[in-house]
Amino acid sequence: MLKRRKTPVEIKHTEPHLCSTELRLRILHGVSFFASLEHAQIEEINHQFHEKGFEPGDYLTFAGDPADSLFIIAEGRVKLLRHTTAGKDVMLDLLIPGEFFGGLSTSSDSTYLETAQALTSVCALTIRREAFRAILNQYPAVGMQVLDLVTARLEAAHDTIHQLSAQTAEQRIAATLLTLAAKLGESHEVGLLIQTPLSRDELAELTGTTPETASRVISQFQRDGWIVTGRQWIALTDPKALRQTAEMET
Amino acid sequence: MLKRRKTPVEIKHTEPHLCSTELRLRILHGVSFFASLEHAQIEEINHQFHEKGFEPGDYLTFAGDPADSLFIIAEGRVKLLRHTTAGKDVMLDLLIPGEFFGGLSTSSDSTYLETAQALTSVCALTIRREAFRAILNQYPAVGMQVLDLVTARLEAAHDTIHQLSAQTAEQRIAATLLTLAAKLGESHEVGLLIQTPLSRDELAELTGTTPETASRVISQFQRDGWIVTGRQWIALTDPKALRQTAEMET
DNA sequence: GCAGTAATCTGATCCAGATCATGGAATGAA
DNA sequence: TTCATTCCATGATCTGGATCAGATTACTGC
Repeated sequence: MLKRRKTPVEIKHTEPHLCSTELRLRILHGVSFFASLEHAQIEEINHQFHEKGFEPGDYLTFAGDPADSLFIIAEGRVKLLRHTTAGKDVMLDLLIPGEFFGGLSTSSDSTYLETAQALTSVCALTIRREAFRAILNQYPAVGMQVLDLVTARLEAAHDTIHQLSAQTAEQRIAATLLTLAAKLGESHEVGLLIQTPLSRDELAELTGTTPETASRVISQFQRDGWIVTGRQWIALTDPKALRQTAEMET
Repeated sequence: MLKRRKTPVEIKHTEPHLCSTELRLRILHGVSFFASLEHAQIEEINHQFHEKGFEPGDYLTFAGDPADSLFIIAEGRVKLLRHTTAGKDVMLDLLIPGEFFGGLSTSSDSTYLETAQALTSVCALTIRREAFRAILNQYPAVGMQVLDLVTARLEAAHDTIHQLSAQTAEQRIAATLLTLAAKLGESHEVGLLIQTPLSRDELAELTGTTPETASRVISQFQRDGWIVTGRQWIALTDPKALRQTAEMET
């Protein structure tokens, strides 16, 4: 067997309080749905946000807790999941800086429906639900951007439903790898590297299978020469072949 | 075996052009996200909508077609679905009057991602994408309502993903029956009647199983005395038992 | 380095549900 | 009424992937 290289994913041990005040403006400027605002307006808004740091494994929100805030990820990776009575988690989304979650609508229940767990060190900006809605009221263009983002997430969720209903585990895993690579991939000498510590367990939670099945499929893809993997990382060397597998007739 | 009663679901053969101009204002007034507008404002907006009638089986939109309009259901039932290479459709949602779909975001591709098919006679109001966005810009309160609706649909989609990933066919069918009953159920002498022609095929598309499995589970529920069914209709007589099944430990 | 730990791989078995096949019952058309 | 069509029920078989059980291997802390 080929000698495997060392992990190309560096786990950054960012300080959880990286989210210093000096960086907040820069972060808010970077958030896509504030793109339409002037610098002065963002400074204004800035005062309504609070920053919070989290360590890997920490819960940003926990399903069932009272929901009064919206979170914007400033730094790090967060998984959004639902728990199962049997203890098996289902990952619904993997959030990256600039994305938000949490108490958004007024109509929804006053508790979080989903758990958000830090995968890395995370810095998040939080804002009270009412304050955020006030911003949306004041700046319709921001509301429009937020609507676009939620709509895109709805489409993505529909995609997942389609996959779960009609495709094999192998196809779902291939499709998921491509989606992840598109979202957070990074060119690397070994291939398109999925720049997030991602275990087989997590891949299984994300694709609706078991860790064993995920491992078997990943092994097969590796034997086929389509990917290179190690502990907690995966790099795609032949995305085209994966695409073909994902879209294969069942 | 017990003699079953005739179908309690009347298939209304509404004229497709029911959607007469005189009714449009009433319909627009009834749509939840225009609730915040004055009568005069709705009259103004009214001019930008066009009405279209459809027969059962007709496609309102077809996945892949150029998307330039948003649809609001005024009358009838519409299923939102994605096609599979193998011909097996996956139903993503079942829309009732007041709900919308179609070209919403500016950022999305210019083609419809999903097919919308009439289950009954349908009357829909359509509006050009840009015109709708202009309305959102002009009336932030409307945008907020729309955002709430899309957010609620995202939550519902997450629920479906959770179910598909972690629950048995029996549990998903029980949960789906309850959801449908909550959305479009109607009290009836035989129980809480799901007031939509719903075949085993469609129930299967909606729950990610096969018609055979749907039929078997429905038969079992009937033997248990939890539901009463016939051709194209189902009435819940013991929602509590269904709830318990749906939430059972796996 | 080296040992310990946690992630990963792989084999063996089992089962929920898909698939294939067929008979029966409700509805609609002539 | 009678036929034809469509929908529904149900039996028999098969299989993808879950589950159970270890064996390996990559990384971590000392």
